[in-house]
Amino acid sequence: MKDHIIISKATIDRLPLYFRTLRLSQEEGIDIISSEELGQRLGVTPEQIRKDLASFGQFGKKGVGYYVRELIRNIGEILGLHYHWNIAVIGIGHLGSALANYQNFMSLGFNLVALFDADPEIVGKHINGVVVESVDRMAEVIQERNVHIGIIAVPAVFAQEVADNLVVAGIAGIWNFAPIKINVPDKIRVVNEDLSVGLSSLSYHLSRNLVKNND
Amino acid sequence: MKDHIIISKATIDRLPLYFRTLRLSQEEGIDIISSEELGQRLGVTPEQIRKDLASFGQFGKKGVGYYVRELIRNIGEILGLHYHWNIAVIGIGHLGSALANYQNFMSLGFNLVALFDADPEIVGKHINGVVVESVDRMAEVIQERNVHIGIIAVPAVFAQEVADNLVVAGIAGIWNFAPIKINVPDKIRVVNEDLSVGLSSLSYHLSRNLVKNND
DNA sequence: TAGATTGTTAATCGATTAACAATC
DNA sequence: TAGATTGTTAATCGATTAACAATC
Repeated sequence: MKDHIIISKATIDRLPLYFRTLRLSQEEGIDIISSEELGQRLGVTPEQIRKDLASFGQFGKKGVGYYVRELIRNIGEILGLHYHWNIAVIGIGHLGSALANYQNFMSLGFNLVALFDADPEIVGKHINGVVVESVDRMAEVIQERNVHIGIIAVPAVFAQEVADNLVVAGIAGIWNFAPIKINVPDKIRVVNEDLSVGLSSLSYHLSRNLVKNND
Repeated sequence: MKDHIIISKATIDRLPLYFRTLRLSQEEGIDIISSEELGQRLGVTPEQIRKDLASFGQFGKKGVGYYVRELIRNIGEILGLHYHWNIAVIGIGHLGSALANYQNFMSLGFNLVALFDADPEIVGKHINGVVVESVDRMAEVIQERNVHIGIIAVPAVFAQEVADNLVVAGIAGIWNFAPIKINVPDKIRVVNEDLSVGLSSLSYHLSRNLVKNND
Protein backbone atom coordinates (compact mmCIF):
# COMPACT_ATOMS: atom_id res chain seq x y z
CA MET A 1 0.00 0.00 0.00
CA LYS A 2 1.39 3.38 -1.02
CA ASP A 3 0.41 5.24 2.12
CA HIS A 4 2.95 8.00 1.73
CA ILE A 5 0.81 9.46 -1.06
CA ILE A 6 -2.20 11.54 -0.09
CA ILE A 7 -5.40 10.04 -1.40
CA SER A 8 -8.18 12.33 -2.51
CA LYS A 9 -11.24 12.63 -0.32
CA ALA A 10 -13.40 11.86 -3.32
CA THR A 11 -11.64 8.54 -3.80
CA ILE A 12 -12.06 7.54 -0.17
CA ASP A 13 -15.74 8.40 -0.30
CA ARG A 14 -16.22 6.14 -3.31
CA LEU A 15 -14.59 3.11 -1.69
CA PRO A 16 -17.60 2.25 0.53
CA LEU A 17 -19.70 2.35 -2.63
CA TYR A 18 -17.38 -0.08 -4.39
CA PHE A 19 -17.29 -2.27 -1.31
CA ARG A 20 -21.04 -2.54 -1.06
CA THR A 21 -21.59 -3.12 -4.76
CA LEU A 22 -18.90 -5.80 -4.85
CA ARG A 23 -20.57 -7.59 -1.96
CA LEU A 24 -23.89 -7.52 -3.81
CA SER A 25 -22.16 -8.88 -6.90
CA GLN A 26 -20.59 -11.61 -4.82
CA GLU A 27 -23.99 -12.62 -3.50
CA GLU A 28 -25.13 -12.91 -7.10
CA GLY A 29 -22.34 -15.43 -7.62
CA ILE A 30 -19.98 -13.21 -9.60
CA ASP A 31 -16.34 -14.17 -9.05
CA ILE A 32 -14.56 -11.83 -11.47
CA ILE A 33 -15.67 -8.35 -12.46
CA SER A 34 -14.24 -5.77 -14.86
CA SER A 35 -14.07 -2.07 -14.09
CA GLU A 36 -16.53 -1.66 -16.99
CA GLU A 37 -19.13 -3.92 -15.40
CA LEU A 38 -18.61 -2.56 -11.89
CA GLY A 39 -18.88 0.98 -13.23
CA GLN A 40 -22.21 0.21 -14.86
CA ARG A 41 -23.58 -1.16 -11.62
CA LEU A 42 -22.78 1.89 -9.58
CA GLY A 43 -22.85 4.71 -12.08
CA VAL A 44 -19.16 5.56 -12.09
CA THR A 45 -16.84 5.47 -15.11
CA PRO A 46 -14.49 2.49 -15.38
CA GLU A 47 -11.49 4.87 -15.60
CA GLN A 48 -12.49 6.41 -12.29
CA ILE A 49 -12.65 3.02 -10.61
CA ARG A 50 -9.29 1.90 -11.98
CA LYS A 51 -7.67 5.16 -10.96
CA ASP A 52 -9.15 5.01 -7.45
CA LEU A 53 -8.02 1.44 -6.87
CA ALA A 54 -4.61 2.00 -8.42
CA SER A 55 -3.81 4.61 -5.79
CA PHE A 56 -3.69 1.80 -3.21
CA GLY A 57 -2.00 -0.94 -5.20
CA GLN A 58 -2.48 -3.36 -8.08
CA PHE A 59 -5.58 -5.35 -7.31
CA GLY A 60 -6.62 -6.42 -10.79
CA LYS A 61 -5.33 -8.78 -13.46
CA LYS A 62 -4.76 -7.30 -16.88
CA GLY A 63 -6.95 -8.79 -19.56
CA VAL A 64 -9.09 -10.42 -16.87
CA GLY A 65 -10.55 -8.01 -14.33
CA TYR A 66 -10.79 -8.02 -10.55
CA TYR A 67 -11.35 -11.06 -8.36
CA VAL A 68 -14.42 -9.99 -6.41
CA ARG A 69 -13.61 -11.83 -3.20
CA GLU A 70 -10.07 -10.54 -3.13
CA LEU A 71 -11.04 -6.97 -3.96
CA ILE A 72 -13.66 -6.92 -1.21
CA ARG A 73 -11.00 -7.98 1.28
CA ASN A 74 -8.56 -5.39 0.00
CA ILE A 75 -11.02 -2.50 0.07
CA GLY A 76 -12.19 -3.60 3.52
CA GLU A 77 -8.60 -3.41 4.74
CA ILE A 78 -8.00 -0.05 3.10
CA LEU A 79 -11.09 1.30 4.86
CA GLY A 80 -9.93 -0.31 8.10
CA LEU A 81 -13.18 -2.21 8.54
CA HIS A 82 -11.23 -5.22 9.81
CA TYR A 83 -10.48 -3.29 12.99
CA HIS A 84 -14.15 -3.67 13.98
CA TRP A 85 -14.36 -0.30 15.68
CA ASN A 86 -16.54 0.07 18.76
CA ILE A 87 -19.17 2.73 18.34
CA ALA A 88 -21.51 4.57 20.72
CA VAL A 89 -24.53 6.74 20.01
CA ILE A 90 -25.15 9.79 22.14
CA GLY A 91 -28.70 11.14 22.11
CA ILE A 92 -31.36 8.45 21.77
CA GLY A 93 -34.12 10.51 20.17
CA HIS A 94 -35.73 9.55 16.88
CA LEU A 95 -32.53 9.87 14.89
CA GLY A 96 -30.31 8.31 17.56
CA SER A 97 -32.49 5.21 17.88
CA ALA A 98 -32.66 4.88 14.11
CA LEU A 99 -28.86 4.93 13.98
CA ALA A 100 -28.61 2.46 16.86
CA ASN A 101 -30.86 0.13 14.89
CA TYR A 102 -29.20 0.65 11.53
CA GLN A 103 -28.11 -2.83 10.43
CA ASN A 104 -25.80 -1.63 7.66
CA PHE A 105 -23.26 -0.45 10.23
CA MET A 106 -23.08 -3.90 11.76
CA SER A 107 -22.71 -5.46 8.33
CA LEU A 108 -19.71 -3.20 7.73
CA GLY A 109 -18.09 -4.62 10.86
CA PHE A 110 -18.80 -1.92 13.42
CA ASN A 111 -19.81 -2.94 16.95
CA LEU A 112 -22.45 -0.98 18.76
CA VAL A 113 -21.26 -1.07 22.37
CA ALA A 114 -22.89 1.88 24.14
CA LEU A 115 -25.85 4.27 24.06
CA PHE A 116 -26.30 7.44 26.08
CA ASP A 117 -29.11 9.85 26.81
CA ALA A 118 -29.81 12.62 29.30
CA ASP A 119 -33.49 11.79 29.76
CA PRO A 120 -34.13 9.48 32.79
CA GLU A 121 -37.19 8.16 30.93
CA ILE A 122 -34.94 6.78 28.21
CA VAL A 123 -32.00 5.64 30.34
CA GLY A 124 -32.33 1.91 31.04
CA LYS A 125 -34.17 1.06 27.84
CA HIS A 126 -32.70 -1.58 25.54
CA ILE A 127 -32.11 -0.82 21.87
CA ASN A 128 -30.62 -3.36 19.51
CA GLY A 129 -29.41 -5.33 22.52
CA VAL A 130 -27.65 -2.41 24.20
CA VAL A 131 -28.89 -0.62 27.32
CA VAL A 132 -29.09 3.17 27.33
CA GLU A 133 -26.79 4.73 29.94
CA SER A 134 -27.01 8.17 31.50
CA VAL A 135 -24.76 10.80 29.92
CA ASP A 136 -23.33 11.30 33.40
CA ARG A 137 -21.60 7.95 33.07
CA MET A 138 -20.22 8.68 29.60
CA ALA A 139 -16.54 9.00 30.50
CA GLU A 140 -16.33 5.77 32.49
CA VAL A 141 -18.46 3.66 30.11
CA ILE A 142 -16.49 4.85 27.08
CA GLN A 143 -13.24 3.85 28.73
CA GLU A 144 -14.56 0.53 30.06
CA ARG A 145 -15.95 -0.53 26.71
CA ASN A 146 -13.14 0.95 24.66
CA VAL A 147 -15.34 3.06 22.41
CA HIS A 148 -13.47 4.38 19.35
CA ILE A 149 -16.18 6.35 17.59
CA GLY A 150 -18.89 8.55 19.11
CA ILE A 151 -21.99 9.36 17.09
CA ILE A 152 -23.53 12.66 18.15
CA ALA A 153 -27.30 12.71 17.67
CA VAL A 154 -28.26 15.30 20.28
CA PRO A 155 -29.87 18.70 19.57
CA ALA A 156 -27.45 21.31 18.21
CA VAL A 157 -27.25 23.23 21.51
CA PHE A 158 -25.76 20.25 23.35
CA ALA A 159 -23.47 19.04 20.60
CA GLN A 160 -20.35 20.95 21.63
CA GLU A 161 -20.68 19.87 25.26
CA VAL A 162 -21.05 16.23 24.22
CA ALA A 163 -18.08 16.56 21.87
CA ASP A 164 -15.95 17.96 24.71
CA ASN A 165 -16.89 15.05 26.95
CA LEU A 166 -16.13 12.54 24.22
CA VAL A 167 -12.71 14.05 23.73
CA VAL A 168 -11.94 13.96 27.44
CA ALA A 169 -13.08 10.34 27.58
CA GLY A 170 -10.52 9.51 24.91
CA ILE A 171 -12.59 8.91 21.79
CA ALA A 172 -10.70 8.77 18.47
CA GLY A 173 -13.38 9.88 16.02
CA ILE A 174 -16.72 11.68 16.01
CA TRP A 175 -19.58 11.35 13.58
CA ASN A 176 -21.65 14.47 14.07
CA PHE A 177 -25.32 14.64 13.08
CA ALA A 178 -26.01 17.88 14.96
CA PRO A 179 -26.38 20.76 12.51
CA ILE A 180 -23.63 22.85 14.01
CA LYS A 181 -19.86 23.11 13.76
CA ILE A 182 -18.12 21.41 16.67
CA ASN A 183 -14.62 22.34 17.75
CA VAL A 184 -12.26 19.58 18.82
CA PRO A 185 -8.47 19.11 18.98
CA ASP A 186 -6.80 18.36 15.65
CA LYS A 187 -5.98 14.76 16.51
CA ILE A 188 -9.69 13.93 16.78
CA ARG A 189 -11.25 13.03 13.46
CA VAL A 190 -14.69 14.54 12.81
CA VAL A 191 -17.10 13.74 10.01
CA ASN A 192 -20.17 15.91 9.75
CA GLU A 193 -23.35 14.39 8.42
CA ASP A 194 -25.63 17.18 7.44
CA LEU A 195 -29.09 15.98 6.53
CA SER A 196 -30.35 19.39 5.45
CA VAL A 197 -27.80 19.61 2.63
CA GLY A 198 -29.33 16.81 0.56
CA LEU A 199 -32.86 18.10 0.82
CA SER A 200 -31.83 21.70 0.17
CA SER A 201 -29.87 20.76 -2.92
CA LEU A 202 -32.94 18.92 -4.22
CA SER A 203 -34.95 22.06 -3.60
CA TYR A 204 -32.39 24.12 -5.50
CA HIS A 205 -32.51 21.92 -8.56
CA LEU A 206 -36.30 21.61 -8.58
CA SER A 207 -36.58 25.41 -8.45
CA ARG A 208 -34.28 25.73 -11.42
CA ASN A 209 -36.47 23.34 -13.37
CA LEU A 210 -39.42 25.63 -12.67
CA VAL A 211 -37.49 28.65 -13.90
CA LYS A 212 -36.30 26.84 -17.01
CA ASN A 213 -39.80 25.65 -17.91
CA ASN A 214 -41.12 29.19 -17.68
CA ASP A 215 -38.74 30.47 -20.38
CA MET B 1 -29.43 36.13 -10.73
CA LYS B 2 -26.95 34.83 -13.26
CA ASP B 3 -28.65 31.53 -13.89
CA HIS B 4 -27.11 30.96 -17.28
CA ILE B 5 -23.83 30.15 -15.56
CA ILE B 6 -23.39 26.68 -14.14
CA ILE B 7 -22.82 26.77 -10.40
CA SER B 8 -20.51 24.22 -8.86
CA LYS B 9 -22.04 21.43 -6.81
CA ALA B 10 -19.67 22.28 -3.99
CA THR B 11 -21.06 25.82 -3.85
CA ILE B 12 -24.66 24.64 -3.74
CA ASP B 13 -23.84 22.22 -0.95
CA ARG B 14 -22.35 25.03 1.12
CA LEU B 15 -25.40 27.30 0.81
CA PRO B 16 -27.52 25.38 3.36
CA LEU B 17 -24.59 25.73 5.76
CA TYR B 18 -24.46 29.49 5.24
CA PHE B 19 -28.22 29.69 5.56
CA ARG B 20 -28.29 27.89 8.88
CA THR B 21 -25.36 29.77 10.38
CA LEU B 22 -26.83 33.09 9.32
CA ARG B 23 -30.09 32.22 11.03
CA LEU B 24 -28.24 31.35 14.22
CA SER B 25 -26.37 34.67 13.98
CA GLN B 26 -29.64 36.48 13.48
CA GLU B 27 -31.07 34.89 16.63
CA GLU B 28 -28.02 36.20 18.46
CA GLY B 29 -29.03 39.67 17.33
CA ILE B 30 -26.37 40.17 14.68
CA ASP B 31 -27.58 42.44 11.87
CA ILE B 32 -24.46 42.76 9.73
CA ILE B 33 -21.78 40.12 9.25
CA SER B 34 -18.52 40.08 7.29
CA SER B 35 -17.33 37.11 5.27
CA GLU B 36 -14.46 36.94 7.78
CA GLU B 37 -16.77 36.53 10.77
CA LEU B 38 -19.15 34.17 8.96
CA GLY B 39 -16.21 32.08 7.81
CA GLN B 40 -14.95 31.71 11.37
CA ARG B 41 -18.33 30.52 12.53
CA LEU B 42 -18.62 27.74 10.02
CA GLY B 43 -15.04 26.79 9.26
CA VAL B 44 -14.88 28.06 5.68
CA THR B 45 -12.48 30.69 4.32
CA PRO B 46 -13.91 34.18 3.75
CA GLU B 47 -12.75 34.05 0.11
CA GLN B 48 -14.76 30.89 -0.42
CA ILE B 49 -17.89 32.50 0.97
CA ARG B 50 -17.51 35.65 -1.13
CA LYS B 51 -16.87 33.60 -4.23
CA ASP B 52 -19.86 31.36 -3.62
CA LEU B 53 -22.24 34.24 -3.03
CA ALA B 54 -20.87 36.28 -5.92
CA SER B 55 -21.90 33.56 -8.36
CA PHE B 56 -25.52 34.47 -7.66
CA GLY B 57 -25.30 38.25 -7.44
CA GLN B 58 -24.01 41.08 -5.31
CA PHE B 59 -25.45 40.64 -1.87
CA GLY B 60 -22.91 42.51 0.23
CA LYS B 61 -21.86 46.10 0.75
CA LYS B 62 -18.21 46.90 0.25
CA GLY B 63 -16.50 48.13 3.38
CA VAL B 64 -19.49 46.99 5.44
CA GLY B 65 -20.35 43.32 5.06
CA TYR B 66 -23.61 41.45 4.51
CA TYR B 67 -26.99 42.37 5.98
CA VAL B 68 -27.90 39.14 7.73
CA ARG B 69 -31.65 39.40 7.26
CA GLU B 70 -31.34 40.19 3.58
CA LEU B 71 -28.75 37.50 2.92
CA ILE B 72 -30.91 34.87 4.60
CA ARG B 73 -33.78 35.82 2.32
CA ASN B 74 -31.55 35.74 -0.75
CA ILE B 75 -30.00 32.37 0.01
CA GLY B 76 -33.43 30.98 0.84
CA GLU B 77 -34.65 32.06 -2.58
CA ILE B 78 -31.58 30.68 -4.34
CA LEU B 79 -32.20 27.34 -2.66
CA GLY B 80 -35.88 27.57 -3.56
CA LEU B 81 -36.98 27.11 0.04
CA HIS B 82 -39.73 29.68 -0.47
CA TYR B 83 -41.55 27.17 -2.66
CA HIS B 84 -42.32 25.14 0.47
CA TRP B 85 -42.06 21.78 -1.25
CA ASN B 86 -44.36 18.99 -0.17
CA ILE B 87 -42.49 15.91 0.94
CA ALA B 88 -43.42 12.29 1.60
CA VAL B 89 -41.50 9.53 3.35
CA ILE B 90 -41.76 5.98 2.03
CA GLY B 91 -40.81 3.24 4.46
CA ILE B 92 -41.67 4.02 8.07
CA GLY B 93 -39.07 1.88 9.80
CA HIS B 94 -36.60 3.28 12.29
CA LEU B 95 -34.95 5.60 9.79
CA GLY B 96 -38.21 6.61 8.08
CA SER B 97 -39.87 7.62 11.33
CA ALA B 98 -36.78 9.53 12.40
CA LEU B 99 -36.92 11.47 9.13
CA ALA B 100 -40.66 12.04 9.49
CA ASN B 101 -39.98 13.53 12.92
CA TYR B 102 -36.95 15.58 11.91
CA GLN B 103 -37.84 19.15 12.82
CA ASN B 104 -35.01 20.74 10.83
CA PHE B 105 -36.82 19.97 7.58
CA MET B 106 -39.88 21.85 8.73
CA SER B 107 -37.74 24.77 9.81
CA LEU B 108 -36.31 24.91 6.28
CA GLY B 109 -39.83 25.31 4.95
CA PHE B 110 -40.62 21.79 3.77
CA ASN B 111 -44.10 20.37 4.40
CA LEU B 112 -44.47 16.75 5.41
CA VAL B 113 -47.71 15.75 3.72
CA ALA B 114 -47.63 11.96 3.38
CA LEU B 115 -46.14 8.76 4.82
CA PHE B 116 -46.25 5.28 3.32
CA ASP B 117 -45.47 1.78 4.48
CA ALA B 118 -46.16 -1.73 3.28
CA ASP B 119 -46.70 -3.23 6.75
CA PRO B 120 -50.43 -3.29 7.78
CA GLU B 121 -49.29 -2.99 11.40
CA ILE B 122 -47.81 0.40 10.65
CA VAL B 123 -50.41 1.73 8.22
CA GLY B 124 -52.88 3.95 10.10
CA LYS B 125 -50.42 5.14 12.73
CA HIS B 126 -49.87 8.87 13.17
CA ILE B 127 -46.37 10.32 13.03
CA ASN B 128 -45.73 14.02 13.42
CA GLY B 129 -49.41 14.67 12.69
CA VAL B 130 -49.50 12.64 9.47
CA VAL B 131 -51.18 9.27 9.07
CA VAL B 132 -49.28 6.39 7.47
CA GLU B 133 -50.91 5.20 4.24
CA SER B 134 -50.50 1.86 2.51
CA VAL B 135 -47.99 1.82 -0.34
CA ASP B 136 -50.85 0.54 -2.51
CA ARG B 137 -52.38 4.01 -2.35
CA MET B 138 -49.12 5.80 -3.19
CA ALA B 139 -50.00 7.00 -6.69
CA GLU B 140 -53.35 8.51 -5.75
CA VAL B 141 -52.20 10.09 -2.46
CA ILE B 142 -49.14 11.63 -4.11
CA GLN B 143 -51.31 13.23 -6.76
CA GLU B 144 -54.02 14.36 -4.35
CA ARG B 145 -51.56 15.99 -1.97
CA ASN B 146 -49.27 17.30 -4.69
CA VAL B 147 -46.10 15.70 -3.34
CA HIS B 148 -42.95 17.11 -4.94
CA ILE B 149 -40.24 15.13 -3.19
CA GLY B 150 -40.23 11.47 -2.18
CA ILE B 151 -37.85 10.26 0.51
CA ILE B 152 -37.00 6.59 0.09
CA ALA B 153 -36.29 4.88 3.41
CA VAL B 154 -37.17 1.30 2.49
CA PRO B 155 -34.74 -1.65 2.44
CA ALA B 156 -32.43 -1.70 -0.60
CA VAL B 157 -34.31 -4.54 -2.33
CA PHE B 158 -37.51 -2.49 -2.57
CA ALA B 159 -35.92 0.84 -3.44
CA GLN B 160 -36.07 0.54 -7.24
CA GLU B 161 -39.71 -0.54 -7.16
CA VAL B 162 -40.62 2.40 -4.93
CA ALA B 163 -38.67 4.76 -7.17
CA ASP B 164 -40.55 3.49 -10.23
CA ASN B 165 -43.88 4.08 -8.51
CA LEU B 166 -42.85 7.57 -7.43
CA VAL B 167 -41.91 8.42 -10.99
CA VAL B 168 -45.23 7.13 -12.36
CA ALA B 169 -47.08 9.13 -9.70
CA GLY B 170 -45.38 12.26 -11.00
CA ILE B 171 -42.83 13.10 -8.31
CA ALA B 172 -40.19 15.72 -9.20
CA GLY B 173 -37.31 14.71 -6.92
CA ILE B 174 -36.15 11.74 -4.90
CA TRP B 175 -34.01 11.66 -1.80
CA ASN B 176 -32.71 8.13 -1.57
CA PHE B 177 -31.50 6.61 1.71
CA ALA B 178 -31.46 3.04 0.41
CA PRO B 179 -27.88 1.90 -0.11
CA ILE B 180 -28.33 1.08 -3.77
CA LYS B 181 -28.25 2.89 -7.08
CA ILE B 182 -31.74 3.63 -8.36
CA ASN B 183 -32.45 4.22 -12.04
CA VAL B 184 -34.95 6.92 -13.00
CA PRO B 185 -35.59 9.09 -16.06
CA ASP B 186 -33.21 12.03 -16.50
CA LYS B 187 -35.83 14.66 -15.69
CA ILE B 188 -36.20 13.28 -12.16
CA ARG B 189 -33.68 14.69 -9.72
CA VAL B 190 -32.11 12.16 -7.35
CA VAL B 191 -29.93 12.84 -4.34
CA ASN B 192 -28.38 9.84 -2.65
CA GLU B 193 -27.77 9.96 1.06
CA ASP B 194 -25.36 7.26 1.93
CA LEU B 195 -24.93 6.81 5.65
CA SER B 196 -22.20 4.20 5.36
CA VAL B 197 -19.85 6.63 3.62
CA GLY B 198 -19.37 8.87 6.64
CA LEU B 199 -18.69 6.04 9.04
CA SER B 200 -16.38 4.23 6.59
CA SER B 201 -14.34 7.35 5.98
CA LEU B 202 -13.93 7.76 9.74
CA SER B 203 -12.72 4.17 9.88
CA TYR B 204 -10.25 4.86 7.07
CA HIS B 205 -8.72 7.83 8.84
CA LEU B 206 -8.57 6.16 12.25
CA SER B 207 -6.75 3.19 10.68
CA ARG B 208 -4.20 5.49 9.16
CA ASN B 209 -3.58 7.06 12.56
CA LEU B 210 -2.80 3.57 13.89
CA VAL B 211 -0.35 2.92 11.05
CA LYS B 212 1.31 6.28 11.51
CA ASN B 213 1.74 5.83 15.27
CA ASN B 214 3.45 2.48 14.72
CA ASP B 215 6.22 4.05 12.64
C1' DT C 1 -10.90 61.21 4.08
C1' DA C 2 -9.09 56.72 5.88
C1' DG C 3 -10.24 52.13 6.92
C1' DA C 4 -12.73 48.16 5.89
C1' DT C 5 -14.59 44.77 3.13
C1' DT C 6 -16.68 43.27 -1.03
C1' DG C 7 -16.57 41.31 -5.84
C1' DT C 8 -13.67 39.84 -9.51
C1' DT C 9 -9.72 38.42 -12.00
C1' DA C 10 -5.50 35.59 -12.12
C1' DA C 11 -2.78 31.76 -10.23
C1' DT C 12 -2.69 27.49 -8.11
C1' DC C 13 -4.17 23.28 -6.84
C1' DG C 14 -6.76 18.99 -7.22
C1' DA C 15 -9.72 15.69 -9.51
C1' DT C 16 -11.51 13.57 -13.66
C1' DT C 17 -11.14 11.97 -18.35
C1' DA C 18 -8.64 10.26 -22.24
C1' DA C 19 -5.21 7.57 -24.26
C1' DC C 20 -2.33 3.80 -24.51
C1' DA C 21 1.51 0.74 -23.28
C1' DA C 22 1.93 -3.35 -20.50
C1' DT C 23 0.45 -7.87 -19.87
C1' DC C 24 -2.65 -11.60 -18.59
C1' DT D 1 -1.29 -15.75 -30.54
C1' DA D 2 -5.25 -12.48 -30.41
C1' DG D 3 -8.40 -10.20 -27.52
C1' DA D 4 -9.36 -8.10 -23.31
C1' DT D 5 -8.55 -5.26 -19.58
C1' DT D 6 -5.60 -3.27 -16.23
C1' DG D 7 -2.44 0.43 -14.46
C1' DT D 8 -0.22 4.67 -15.55
C1' DT D 9 0.93 8.86 -17.78
C1' DA D 10 -0.69 13.08 -20.09
C1' DA D 11 -4.42 16.34 -21.04
C1' DT D 12 -8.41 18.52 -19.55
C1' DC D 13 -11.53 20.24 -16.58
C1' DG D 14 -13.20 22.26 -12.27
C1' DA D 15 -12.68 24.21 -7.73
C1' DT D 16 -10.05 26.79 -4.34
C1' DT D 17 -6.83 30.32 -2.97
C1' DA D 18 -4.50 34.64 -3.54
C1' DA D 19 -4.35 39.27 -4.80
C1' DC D 20 -6.23 43.59 -5.48
C1' DA D 21 -9.09 47.20 -7.59
C1' DA D 22 -13.58 49.09 -6.61
C1' DT D 23 -16.27 51.36 -3.35
C1' DC D 24 -19.02 51.89 0.84
